[in-house]
Amino acid sequence: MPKLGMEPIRRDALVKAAIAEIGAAGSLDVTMGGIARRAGVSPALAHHYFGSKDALFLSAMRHILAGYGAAVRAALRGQTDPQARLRAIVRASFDADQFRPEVVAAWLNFYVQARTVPQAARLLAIYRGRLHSNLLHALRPLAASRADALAGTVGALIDGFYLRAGTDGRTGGADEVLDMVDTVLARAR
Amino acid sequence: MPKLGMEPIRRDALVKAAIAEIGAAGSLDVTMGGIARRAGVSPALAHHYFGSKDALFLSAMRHILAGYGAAVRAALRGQTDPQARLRAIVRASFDADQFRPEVVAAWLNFYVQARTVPQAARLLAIYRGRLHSNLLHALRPLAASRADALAGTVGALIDGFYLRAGTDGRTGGADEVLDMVDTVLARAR
Amino acid sequence: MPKLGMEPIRRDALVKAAIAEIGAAGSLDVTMGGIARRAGVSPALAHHYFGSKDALFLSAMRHILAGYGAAVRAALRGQTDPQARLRAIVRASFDADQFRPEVVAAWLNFYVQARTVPQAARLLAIYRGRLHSNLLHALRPLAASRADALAGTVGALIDGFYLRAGTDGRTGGADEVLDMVDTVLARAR
Amino acid sequence: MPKLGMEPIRRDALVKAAIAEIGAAGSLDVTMGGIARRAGVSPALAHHYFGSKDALFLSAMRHILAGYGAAVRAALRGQTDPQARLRAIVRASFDADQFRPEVVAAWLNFYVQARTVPQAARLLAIYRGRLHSNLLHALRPLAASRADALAGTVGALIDGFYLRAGTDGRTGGADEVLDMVDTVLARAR
DNA sequence: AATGAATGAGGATTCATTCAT
DNA sequence: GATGAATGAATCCTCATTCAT
Repeated sequence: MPKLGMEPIRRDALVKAAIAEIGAAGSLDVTMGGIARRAGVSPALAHHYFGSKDALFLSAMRHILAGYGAAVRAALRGQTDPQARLRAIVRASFDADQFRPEVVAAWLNFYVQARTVPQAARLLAIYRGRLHSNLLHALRPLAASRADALAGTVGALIDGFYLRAGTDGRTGGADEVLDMVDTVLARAR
Repeated sequence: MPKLGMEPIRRDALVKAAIAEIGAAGSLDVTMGGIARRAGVSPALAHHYFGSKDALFLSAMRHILAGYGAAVRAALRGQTDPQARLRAIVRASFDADQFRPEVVAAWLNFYVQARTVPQAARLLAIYRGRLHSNLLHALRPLAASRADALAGTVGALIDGFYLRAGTDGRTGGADEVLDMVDTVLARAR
Repeated sequence: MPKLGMEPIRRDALVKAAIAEIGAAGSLDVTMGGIARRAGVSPALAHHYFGSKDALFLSAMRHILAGYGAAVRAALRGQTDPQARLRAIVRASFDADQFRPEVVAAWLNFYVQARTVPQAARLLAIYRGRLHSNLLHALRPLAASRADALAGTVGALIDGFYLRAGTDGRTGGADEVLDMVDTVLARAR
Repeated sequence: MPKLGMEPIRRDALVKAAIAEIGAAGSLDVTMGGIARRAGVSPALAHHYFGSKDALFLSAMRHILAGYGAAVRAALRGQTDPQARLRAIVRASFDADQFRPEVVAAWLNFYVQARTVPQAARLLAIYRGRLHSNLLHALRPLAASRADALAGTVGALIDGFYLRAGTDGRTGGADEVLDMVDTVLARAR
């Protein structure tokens, strides 16, 4: 029973199904068929709307990136104090939402994709650029000269904990990271 | 003309070919055929010696893990001062050798494998356990109560920089990490 | 905003789009989607009006056949002398219009179709019958007993030059053919 | 029960199966699966040996071209008189062997392929070049100045009869062609 | 010790076609 | 009159893996 205006609904369902499928498989070996089945449509429809598996993956990446970006923006809203802003960014990055198994698994996928699909690399670079710029902004008042290096380190740390969460099964670790960042900041001040 | 004692030679060649192939592809999409060709043998031989693709990957993982372990042990040899030991571990971890593109790519592969192949997860856990234990050993005299958390953080940091190296193309960053570790240690003291 | 009497307009547009698409692809690998897009309508509409791809192709064939038939009739109009009639037929057959790339490509398509789709074979047979009859009519006064064989030969020659035009890229050759026909006729007389 | 030296046997079987399949289908819609089944092997093997459907088709084309070339060479062997040589070429071209349904069907296929696959076009051009050169050689002593045009005409005639044989179902016509060529030659002399 | 031969299973992708609106 | 939505069926192709030699 075809209806009008299904496109955005299907696209959304497929993107979410792709993320879920990656999460469930715990790996990159997911098929268009599996994703489509999970979304309740035929594989052909997935191609109809996305054109290719890579394109669907890319959209999934964008979806997750957007979610993360929104979380960070929400956390920053109203915060003016550099310290508070920094903590907000870190907290948002380690929010339970970002550590949901399927999200972590999707990230892992994207990391791998980024080595092959140029556009994935571009997206990843954009995300990292924004994170870096956010961190830099918050860190400059706190650790002037070392701000840039520190921002890079914090970024790497976030990625590192993601990776461990993705391969360990433990979702925890956020607290330790915050402590560590605190330590560095305390020292840098 | 078959020769005697070819087995270890072939195994070694195949393991190295697997790592090289992963590095060259910059991705996980490598085939047994490609690996075998690179090693100068038939795909059938790869199976003959390793039984399966997963097993070959596992062996490749062990090879890299062993290399890293040896580098750490070598760096630790003769060092008794906790500070020096800690720095030795970190330095060994960020040695240029560990950042060779194919090594980083292989690591990425293993991370992914670890989500699917139990034995890969076990190997990864062992490596992390050893690293953690090494770090803990060195950190306990330096930051008694926080040693455990710190060890975890440093481990995650190492992984994070690996990941970035694998997805950015930049191999640098080691220096910043050392700085950061220094900072933490200075503060922790 | 649907209009009245759209049917003939759409049918014509689709038939022409089919021919153009075949010409552009330079091959038979054209899709209903491509044809419909070129005609500015949805694939569903093409089916609505033609029922199937084969039927659309058939209509395209008829379109081209009709064009050729009209050209021949126009050329014959007013000609009474057998010689003149023969030359008119041949000239019409090798008119630049019939050698337009998309027309030649469409013919090629029809030849292939004729081996599979019975109705295409029938159409082709009808066209050949008419051509043969026309040639025969003109040739009988010129070469009584051999008229039938000659008509067949000239028909094959026309097809042969079509084929070469379709596969060579050269559209020329018409002149040589006329020469040849002249030669045969001169001799036959 | 794998044996050694199967490659040439399989290649040959597959090429022949491809030609037969095209002939049986009477069309270009043949699948690798169908060809492989006819050759008694798996589709995967066809890919193993030929790499792609196009490549297999190309090999089939070469096979037929080679057969035709050999037939012409055999017919020319020992003939020195221009007249005789010309007739030999034409006879070889219209030999029953070349009019076997599957051969004609394969030719049709190649004509279509030639519009898309560059290498097919090249092969076709080579075949035509050779035919033209052979005809030219024989015609020059017989019809000096018009030899070139005549050679082109005869070539087109051959193709035309092929085409008709492929779409009519009639395999005959060879005799009429010889007559016609005779006529032209008689006149040209 | 080593490999050519061979395949089964699976996966991405395409496309004509249908149908409710 | 026209189309967006949707799919089933088919096809090419890849690859890990097996086995007889």
